[in-house]
Amino acid sequence: MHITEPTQLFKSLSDQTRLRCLSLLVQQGELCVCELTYALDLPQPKISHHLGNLRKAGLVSDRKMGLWIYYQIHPELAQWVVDMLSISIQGIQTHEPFASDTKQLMNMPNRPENLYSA
Amino acid sequence: MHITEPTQLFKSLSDQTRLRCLSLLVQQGELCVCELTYALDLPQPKISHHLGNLRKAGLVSDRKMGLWIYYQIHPELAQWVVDMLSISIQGIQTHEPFASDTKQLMNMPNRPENLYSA
DNA sequence: TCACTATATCTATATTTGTCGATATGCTAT
DNA sequence: ATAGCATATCGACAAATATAGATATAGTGA
Repeated sequence: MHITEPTQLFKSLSDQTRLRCLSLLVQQGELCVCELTYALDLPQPKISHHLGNLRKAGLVSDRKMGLWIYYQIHPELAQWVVDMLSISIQGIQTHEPFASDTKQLMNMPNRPENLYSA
Repeated sequence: MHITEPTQLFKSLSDQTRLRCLSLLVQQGELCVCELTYALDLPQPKISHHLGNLRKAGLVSDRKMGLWIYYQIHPELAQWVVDMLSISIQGIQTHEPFASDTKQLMNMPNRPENLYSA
């Protein structure tokens, strides 16, 4: 499913939880739900719910790997959306909680990528 | 008043009426409420209401000139916001109703700028 | 002062959206 | 088969938001 309406795109960006997830995904490439849950320190159903919103909006794609589901920025976004996201994420890195989220993710013990990738 | 939270910024962009107004303002520089009302073909109170939202969010500024109130993109926006807006507005120009709005504005008879500026 | 125009605000209502907790699905390993 | 973990979805409720229409404010010109 692709983004049809620009309005819908910005609606997806207009929630703090979703923006925090997107910020990490833009920076880190691919993350599973448990990593986002840890980094943002929020209940898992809440994270899943907002990832579902981003998925429906066509902003992220997911792939299943064993027990984990990895999300990434959708690889087929229109170029202007990619540029817009990139500029925005960079712009908000000076704001909280976006900066702390990245640090928190780096402190996560036993990240699934470390166990199963490579 | 300045934009404090990125979330609030995107919330302002997430409404079709506001996005249409911003699109015209980015392109045209300065417009009064009656021009926006004509271009978008929507009730005046609705336009005013959404302009109020954009004003509170710090995205636009207004100045009174006689009977008219002119709005423009706020001249003191953070650079990343200016860039983000510019890329976004350019990106959505291929979508409706944004393209038609510009045409409709160009067809407006007796635009106040033509009468009072220069 | 009066009538007219442009704009903003108010009130009520309807809709959308977020949140929470519980539960369901589905994979993995024993 | 059973237990345990990761994730998604569901149902109820609360909060935020958009809309419409009526009305208020304020500038202009006769």
